[in-house]
Amino acid sequence: MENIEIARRLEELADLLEIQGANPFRIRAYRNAIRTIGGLTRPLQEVADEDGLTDLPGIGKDIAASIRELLDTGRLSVLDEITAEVPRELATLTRLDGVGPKKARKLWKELDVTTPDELEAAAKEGRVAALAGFGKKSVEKILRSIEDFRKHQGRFLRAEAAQYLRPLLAHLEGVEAIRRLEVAGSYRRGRETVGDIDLLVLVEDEDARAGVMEAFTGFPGVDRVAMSGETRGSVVLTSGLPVDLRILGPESYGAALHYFTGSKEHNVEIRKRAQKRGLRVSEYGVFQVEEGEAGDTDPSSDASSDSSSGDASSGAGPQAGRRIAGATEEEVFGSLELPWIAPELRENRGEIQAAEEGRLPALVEAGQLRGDLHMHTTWSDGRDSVREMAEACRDRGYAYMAITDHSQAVTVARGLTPERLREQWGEIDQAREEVEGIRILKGCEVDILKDGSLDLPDEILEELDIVLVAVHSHFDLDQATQTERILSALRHPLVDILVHPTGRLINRREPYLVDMEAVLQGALEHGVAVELNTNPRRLDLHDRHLFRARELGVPVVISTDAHRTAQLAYVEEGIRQARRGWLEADHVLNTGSWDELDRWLHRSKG
DNA sequence: GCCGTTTTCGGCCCGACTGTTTTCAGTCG
Repeated sequence: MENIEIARRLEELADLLEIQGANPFRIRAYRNAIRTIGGLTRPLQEVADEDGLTDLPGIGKDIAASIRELLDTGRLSVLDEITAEVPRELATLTRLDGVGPKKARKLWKELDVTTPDELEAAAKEGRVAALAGFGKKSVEKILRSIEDFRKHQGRFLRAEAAQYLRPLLAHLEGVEAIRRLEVAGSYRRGRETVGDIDLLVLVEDEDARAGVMEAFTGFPGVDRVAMSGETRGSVVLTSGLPVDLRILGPESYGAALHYFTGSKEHNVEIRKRAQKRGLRVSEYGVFQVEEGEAGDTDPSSDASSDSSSGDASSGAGPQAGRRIAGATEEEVFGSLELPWIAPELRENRGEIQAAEEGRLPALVEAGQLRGDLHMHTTWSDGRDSVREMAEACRDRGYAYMAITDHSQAVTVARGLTPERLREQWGEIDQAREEVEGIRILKGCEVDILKDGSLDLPDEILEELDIVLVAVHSHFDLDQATQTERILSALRHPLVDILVHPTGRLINRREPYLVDMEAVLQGALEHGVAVELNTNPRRLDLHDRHLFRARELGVPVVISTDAHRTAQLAYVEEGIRQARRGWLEADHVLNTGSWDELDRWLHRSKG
C-alpha cells in the first residue's frame, strides 16, 4: 500500500474521531503522524521492513502498529470499529464551509443527516434552523457552501488563480494607504494548486484601515463578502476564487507574511521551536514570554484552560510581552537562530533542521536554464513552425533546444512516421542555418506501446540527437503491469528522458498507477533522466518525486512541452515546482552548458 | 496518541471573526 493511501485512511480515522468527540490531543497525534507521512520520500513499507517506523516523528507504538496492519492486510481495525458507529460520509460534511466536527455530529444525531444532499433538503425544510446553535444565517451559509462544493470541489490551478487575481491586485495597488501588498499562502509557496488566496497589506495609519477594507470588499469583481472585520476580510470573486485580506502595521508585517505564507505544518514546528526558547510566535511578531504567563503550570489557577481570560489578566493579549522581532521575515527566523527559508521549502519536510545545520539548498532559478528539451511544432500537434520555435528559444537566451514531436502511435496528435520524421529533419537543417546562436537538436517524443516496446524502429532512433519516451495510452493498466511497461522502455539503450512520468492532468485526470520508486530506481540504473513537465496542468514529476530523484541522483530535466511559442514561458511554473522539490542547479540536466549536455547525451548507459 | 538538553506525567500552537449561547463556542486559517 502506498504512503498516500495510508495517510488517507489515517485521515479518515482522525476525521471520524473528531466527530465522535474523542480526546482532541489523540486526534492531533494522528494528524501529526499524517503530516510526517505526507512529507516522507521513502515508501513506508521500506521503513517498516527496517523496523524504523517509531523513529519517525509523531509515530509511536500504536500508530506504527496501525501502519503495519494496513501494509500487511490493507485494513485498519480501529477504522472498522469506528465506522460501525459513525457513518463515514459524515467526514465529507465537514468539508463544507461553516460545518465542523461539532456541527456535523449534531446534524447527524438530531436530524439523521449524513450527506450534503440530505443536509440541503433538511435546510430547505427549516429543520436545520430549528436546531440550537444554528440560525437563519448559518442555514444560508450552509446552502451556499453546498452549491460551491458541487461547482468546484477541486482547487484552482495556481496559474489560473493568478489570472483571476490580477485585476484585484491592480485595484489595490491604486489604494493610497497601502504601503506594501503581497500574496502569501500556498500561492507564495508555489503549490501547483491553491484553495484560496491570502493577501497581505501594510497600512501604517490605523485610521485608514476601514477605508482599505472597504476598497477590498467593494472591488467590482467581488461576488460576495464572506466576512469583513477590522483587520481581516474575506470575499469570493465572480470566478469563484476565495480571497482573504489581512491588514497589518509595519512592526508586524514580516511576522504576518511568514505566518500567512505557512504552511500550517511549518508554522507549528516554528512555534514549537519558539516555545522551547521561551518565545511566543504569532502573526504579530515574536514575543518574550512573560513570567506567569500561561504555559507555566500553576495548578491552583485554571486561567490556562480558560481561553477567554480577556482583560481579567492585565498582561494578556496577542501583543503582550516584549516584541523581539516582526518587521521582516529575516528578523523572525533570526530570532529563532535560523537563516531565512525560501517559501517553497516551508512544508515541514526537514527545512527547519536543514536551516539549523546550515545545509539549506541553493534552489535552482529560472535564469539558470540553458535550454528547453521538449516541444512540439506544426509537424504534430503544435501550432508554430520549427523556425518559429527556434527563434523564440533563441530570444529567451537559450544555448540549445530540442524539437520533439509525437511519434506515429499518437494518431490524434498527427504523430510522425519514420518517413515524416526524416522529412522534418530537412526543415530542422534549414532552421539550423537560418537561426543563429542556438543548437537545435533533432528529437522525438516516442510513444511507449502497451507492451513496453517503442513506437519507432531502432535504426531511426539511432539517428536522433535525443530520444524522449512517454505513455499516451492504456492508462488503466494495473500498477505492476504499468510499472513494468515503463521499466522496459527505460531499459532500451537509446532512451534519454522519460517525460511526464505520471500522466496526470490536474483536476482532470488522475495519474496512472505506477510505482514511482521503482521507476526512479530504473532510471538511475539505466542512465535515463526524468522530466519535470512545466505545463501548469501537468507539473509532473511532483515535488515529492523530485526530492526523491535528487536523493537518488537521477538527473531531472525541466521542460515546457510547449505546443506554441507562448508556452515556452511555462518554465516559470516548473521552476517553482523544482524548488519545492529542493532541486539545485546541479540536479537539473538543462542548467548545463552545451558541452556538458553533449557529453551526457553521449554517456555510456548502464 | 506522542513525547522528553527543565519532564516517563502532564503537557500538547495562536488568534480573528461570526452568530446567537446573555458570556462564548465553533470554525477557520
